[in-house]
Amino acid sequence: MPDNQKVIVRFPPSPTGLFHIGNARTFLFNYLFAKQNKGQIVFRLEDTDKERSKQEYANDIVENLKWLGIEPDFSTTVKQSERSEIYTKYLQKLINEDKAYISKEEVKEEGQRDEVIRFRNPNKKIAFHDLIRGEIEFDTTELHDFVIAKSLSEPIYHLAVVIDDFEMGVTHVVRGDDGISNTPRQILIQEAIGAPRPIYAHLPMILAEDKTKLSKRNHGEKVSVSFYKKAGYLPEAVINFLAMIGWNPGTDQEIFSMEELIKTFDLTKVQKKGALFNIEKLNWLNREYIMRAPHEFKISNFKNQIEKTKWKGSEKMKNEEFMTKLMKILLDRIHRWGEVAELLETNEYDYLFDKPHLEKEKIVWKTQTPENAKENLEKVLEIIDTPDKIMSLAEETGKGEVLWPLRYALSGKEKSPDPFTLIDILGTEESRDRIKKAVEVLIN
RNA sequence: GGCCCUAUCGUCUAACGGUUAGGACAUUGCCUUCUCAAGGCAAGAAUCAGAGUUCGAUUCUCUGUAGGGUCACCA
Repeated sequence: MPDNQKVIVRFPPSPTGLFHIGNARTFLFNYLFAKQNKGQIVFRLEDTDKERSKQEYANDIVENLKWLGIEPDFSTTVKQSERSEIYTKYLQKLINEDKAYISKEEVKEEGQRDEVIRFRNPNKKIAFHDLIRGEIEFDTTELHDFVIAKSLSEPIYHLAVVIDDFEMGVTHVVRGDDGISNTPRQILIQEAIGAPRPIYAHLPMILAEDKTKLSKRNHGEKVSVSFYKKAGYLPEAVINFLAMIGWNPGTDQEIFSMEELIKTFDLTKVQKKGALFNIEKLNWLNREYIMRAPHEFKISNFKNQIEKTKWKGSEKMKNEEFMTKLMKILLDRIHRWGEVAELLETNEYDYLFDKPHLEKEKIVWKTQTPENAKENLEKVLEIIDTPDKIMSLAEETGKGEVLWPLRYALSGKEKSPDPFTLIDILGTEESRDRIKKAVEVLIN
């Protein structure tokens, strides 16, 4: 292959399910490779399986590709289902040249044809160079005369792929390593139709926690890209995470923008070993991205989350100041935006909206008497406008003895943000009310 | 089972044949305004095993072991 030839890679999804996260990574690596070589990315829907291919899946793939920001050149989109004349032409030629033949079959199962088209296997050794794994050699004898089409107008995957890659001028085939064992038979077909051999690069698979291939069947909804979108992960974080599975720049850098990835990515430095999909790391990364985002972006994401909760349209939420303060509190407790709605839907933060229910014993800090708690609360009541004074009081009197009753009086929770943050968001009036209420509870 | 691929902390990984085997996530401990969270600091944690080559193997070779992939008229 001449060095000056334009790089052409492909995104060839099969619309038989929601867009798979492992597929997304394969496409990402294709995308990075093409972009850094100023190449082209062709999009090809491999929908020759009429039973399993669905339009809604094709839509899901396109939609999520756009969401992730790794779009191929959609203007050259090709659907295999619309290319049967082309496949027929090649098939006919192969048969004419006796490189393939119509084979009479014994029907063993329902739906099987009594006639298919088989490839006349030259039964030789095929060696190819893989950009990631080096030399790989197969003896194709074990493949026998494999089937390449069900009929003249119904090609099987291997035939369609080879013809399409040839006609589209694909220079680099970058795919998952479950494609390795398909390679020899595809090379055989290439040689038969006189197509040049593309350069291969087989990426290691992404594995689930149980170290097996990520599959919908065994690992549920977490295999689809749309799950991450719904859960409130940012596309930039997902991309960053996907890129770091099986590849790294050899430096300590962890956070990468798309531009940086395009610049530093190196296909030949991709790991050979399959890697586990470690969602803990994705969570960490996503949080980093959330925290680094501009304020307006945080606000709009936060508002979107509110719309999904019971506080949607509530008076408090209409108050921008309250909402911003609430966001600040929740931002410390989430790794993905979806958690905002999830947290607000529990009753964990209800005290920020309504007065809490107080239990007498819980107002009192473990080292103090109820009398002392009451006394401290009353002192706080007088200096509630000045946090510094409350802190001084706490330092003199004992932090736990002042801050615990105060915080509990305000929240009615054993776990909550600190009392200063609570006073700030509740306001001094409301805070006073709640402290007085706590004092009453202590008396009775 | 045949064929193919792979093998460094729990996980993702770094290390021209010579390093106290480095970083990140996670974990644990401490600090920070009582609790929670966030943040800061610190710690523990790995070269699959056995032979060889070599003055010296994580690194090269072989064998074993383990794991994964693939063996369709699916893609």
